[in-house]
Amino acid sequence: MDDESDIYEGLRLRVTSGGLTPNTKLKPSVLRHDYNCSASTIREALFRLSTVGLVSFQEQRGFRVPIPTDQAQHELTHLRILLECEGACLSIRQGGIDWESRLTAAHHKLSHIEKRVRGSADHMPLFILWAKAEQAFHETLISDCGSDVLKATHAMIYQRFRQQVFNSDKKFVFVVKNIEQHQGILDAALMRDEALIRSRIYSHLERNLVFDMPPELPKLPY
Amino acid sequence: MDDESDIYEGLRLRVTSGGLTPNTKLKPSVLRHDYNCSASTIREALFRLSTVGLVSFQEQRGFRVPIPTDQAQHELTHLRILLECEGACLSIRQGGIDWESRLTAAHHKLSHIEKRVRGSADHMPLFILWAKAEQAFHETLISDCGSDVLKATHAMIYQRFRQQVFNSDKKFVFVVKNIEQHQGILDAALMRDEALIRSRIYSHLERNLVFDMPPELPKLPY
DNA sequence: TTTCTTGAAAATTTCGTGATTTTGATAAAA
DNA sequence: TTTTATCAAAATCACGAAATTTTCAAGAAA
Repeated sequence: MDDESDIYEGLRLRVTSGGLTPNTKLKPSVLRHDYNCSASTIREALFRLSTVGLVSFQEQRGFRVPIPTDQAQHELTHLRILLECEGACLSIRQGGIDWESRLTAAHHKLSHIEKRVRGSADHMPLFILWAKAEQAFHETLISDCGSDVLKATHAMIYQRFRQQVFNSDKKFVFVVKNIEQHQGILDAALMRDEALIRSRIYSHLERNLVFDMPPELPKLPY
Repeated sequence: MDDESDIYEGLRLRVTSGGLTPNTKLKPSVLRHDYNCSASTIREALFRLSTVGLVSFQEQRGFRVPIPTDQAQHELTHLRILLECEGACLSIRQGGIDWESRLTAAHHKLSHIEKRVRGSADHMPLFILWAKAEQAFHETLISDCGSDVLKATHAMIYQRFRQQVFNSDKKFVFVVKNIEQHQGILDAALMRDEALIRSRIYSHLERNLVFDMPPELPKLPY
């Protein structure tokens, strides 16, 4: 298992942003050649990926790249909003100057890449870079919430969300609005305005909601 | 893999409510005899359990029963509150008479067991029954939220929560207040009062929070 | 006594194989 | 033409054993 985690990471990258057609079969006996290991080792890595929902699995029928659906996209977006709002608000309360600093740094990186993306015609070569920076920004946003469980859960949902939108039919288009939205989220964080950051996280992710969202608002502590 | 899921379920039961001392090593070569299969099969099941956090895993050092901590209990409770409030409110909006019916039925079962628990001195024999009924009630509560992702995430967190409190030092005491709290949640659901059900779910789980909880309340749609 | 090294025993991980199941093409029947 | 049956090729799954790593007790050095 010394490099099993490399295999896991490699496969994760391929099924999330490797340009694989949804429903593609993932055969251990084929993939083993790419990673120079046995089929069992590949199988184990695919199994782990299936438990977090990044590959679909059926008994005796092997592994496949999950098929994106509107329903899944909606549900993953919904949970991202729930978890990120919670994590961001907790970070606002508990995070210090260090959190502000890390968030600003993460935003700076992301912002730099996004401005380059806006210029270039073909986004693909920049995509991997952008995806890493985007994830880093959103993870930093909730990084001082004080809950490893919340962060781990968010990471799982974020990965599946990213896979969903990238593998979806409408290929993945970089939205210019992202730039100002990320800026807006950073500003709200530095202003320590919880209501504002909730609203801006919601607006940022809203376009990925395919059905109506609950219009009601929570009234009491949880 | 035909009965692999049985093995998975059997092991899950043992690490969550099997009275195993935390930090106990889980050796595939030993456990194989209990399930009449090879060590590899056990290993795979333990691996799956580790990805959902029900057993801890370290490279080259095998599997262990996780050690409960106050921090973990707090975090799991926090996420349960977040997910159950969300799921319950969505179910209130989207669920129909069928949801009310299933929830009433689940509560009836749970209530019956809880009244028996209150009488008996030793809770242990009833515990498995109670745990099943409690889980069923809380899962039914969010069952019509319309999101499989939310339900699956909640199920994961709920399992870990149950493991945490049952394996914790202070053995697990049945709290008589549970009876009226479950009733109160059912009532709020039937009244379709979202604010009330949020507050009652929070009160129900509050005693498992070991640190202060965020006093602020969300003000805008998410 | 304490710390460090050694090496054998134990545990973990990887691997190839055989048994079982699914798949898919071809032929027979309706 | 459409449906069902047959069966060989291919894939998946469980298994035991080999290879690697860790554990830990006993002895050497400080």
